[in-house]
Amino acid sequence: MAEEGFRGPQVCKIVGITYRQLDYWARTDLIRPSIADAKGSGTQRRYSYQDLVELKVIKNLLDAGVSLQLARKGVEYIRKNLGEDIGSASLVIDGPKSVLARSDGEVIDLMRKGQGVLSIVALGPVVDQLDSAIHELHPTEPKDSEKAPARAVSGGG
Amino acid sequence: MAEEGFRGPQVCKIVGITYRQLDYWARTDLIRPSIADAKGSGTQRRYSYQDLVELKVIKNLLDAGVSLQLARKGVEYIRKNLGEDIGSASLVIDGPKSVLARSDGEVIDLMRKGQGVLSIVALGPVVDQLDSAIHELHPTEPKDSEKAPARAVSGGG
DNA sequence: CGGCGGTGTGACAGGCGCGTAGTTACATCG
DNA sequence: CGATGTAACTACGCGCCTGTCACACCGCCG
Repeated sequence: MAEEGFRGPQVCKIVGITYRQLDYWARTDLIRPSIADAKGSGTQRRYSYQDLVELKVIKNLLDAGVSLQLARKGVEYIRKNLGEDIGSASLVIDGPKSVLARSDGEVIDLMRKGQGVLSIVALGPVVDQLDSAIHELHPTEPKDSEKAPARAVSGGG
Repeated sequence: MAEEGFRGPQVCKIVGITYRQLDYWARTDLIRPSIADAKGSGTQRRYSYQDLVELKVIKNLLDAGVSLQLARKGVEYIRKNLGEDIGSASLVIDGPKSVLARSDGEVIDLMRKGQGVLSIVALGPVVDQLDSAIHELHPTEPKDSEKAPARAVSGGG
């Protein structure tokens, strides 16, 4: 019972996607549960909190009309470069390339240099939405300290 | 003869799309040639320069992974609100809503308020790309003054 | 008038990203 | 060990978007 991580259907409610989406993404290697993969019918996928962040980012990107293909690359970039300062950073997708901007100024710089379209995801609100949804569905989970390690206030520019 | 406007295949080369895309978009009312629509086989679609701008915006949005559905709404917004100061503005798509930002500061503001993902199109580079492509394919067209009426330098921030 | 090139049109195929429905298999309870 | 619930698996189909191909049509030139 609720060992470590989140199960499939639970994840769907938290991030606001359907089970078919989660399933499809896992099968197509978009996002696989990093704690435990499924080993046949009846088994369970266990997603980590980090997985939830990535899933929520993808969810938001989809809502913004960004294709899965590109959302995937952005998530890959987050995986490699995301540290403890999630809340103060923004993911900037410039066509095929992805960049992490630590401040608003960097975003402006990228806007000037970029010749095409920038898709920007502010990670702070994403984490907020995520924690809020987890609290509503997991009011008894005491793992908050481990979930959101270091959040910068969104007041400083 | 190059009366007024641009014909279908010519448009495809300029904005960098396939003819099937242009055709599909015209049939699904995404972007119809504003000068002259097709009246059966053998006739010609005539696109205005304004059409080219919109098409190029859509092209860039597609390259950025944004769906046609949402790109369509952004273009509709441009149509209504775009004045003569194309080059200095940016189209900001916030989920289902679209906004025009006249300066970088407005973009930052939208980033702070927005809870999701912003897709930003800097119209200046779009116009540049467009004019450049037109010059390569239409070296004898003298209508530049009418094409890019007022461009602000991108130094002000 | 008739051939010729350019252009729009219609029909079909195919991939992507899911939804739906039914089935299978583990996990827990009794 | 059997019953039950839950979650993953499979098969099928749809809608969107685009590529391919054959065809119809217009204008031009001879």
